[in-house]
Amino acid sequence: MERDFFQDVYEVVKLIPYGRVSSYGAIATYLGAKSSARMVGYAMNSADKNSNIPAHRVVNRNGQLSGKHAFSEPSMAERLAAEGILVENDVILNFNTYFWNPNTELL
DNA sequence: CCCCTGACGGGCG
DNA sequence: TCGCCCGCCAGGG
Repeated sequence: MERDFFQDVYEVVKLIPYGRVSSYGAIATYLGAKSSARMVGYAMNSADKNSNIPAHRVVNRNGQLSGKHAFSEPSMAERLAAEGILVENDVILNFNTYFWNPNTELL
């Protein structure tokens, strides 16, 4: 059955626990499209309109807030800080501590 | 219909 | 270690 890739991305993003973050690449890999990390970012870009998806919990593999420009107040960094995740210079501090990898934490 | 621009990331020199 | 290139592919001009 044909599943819409963007839809699948949204499903996974919704599973990211409060106070944790994931990356575009990890999600793409989990969906079996490891070279389409970019499409995950693209999906987030068109998704943040709907407030149901915690798009602020998705960053790049270095913990950089590459998508901050898509958020209005509160900023992406503020949203993360509200969950206990500190950001400095657009980079998440102690990234690996909060990183949630669907490939290993999800079945 | 062609061209360009990305919320990415691995590979290679 | 650092930077450039390339695959990916949806939307807009």
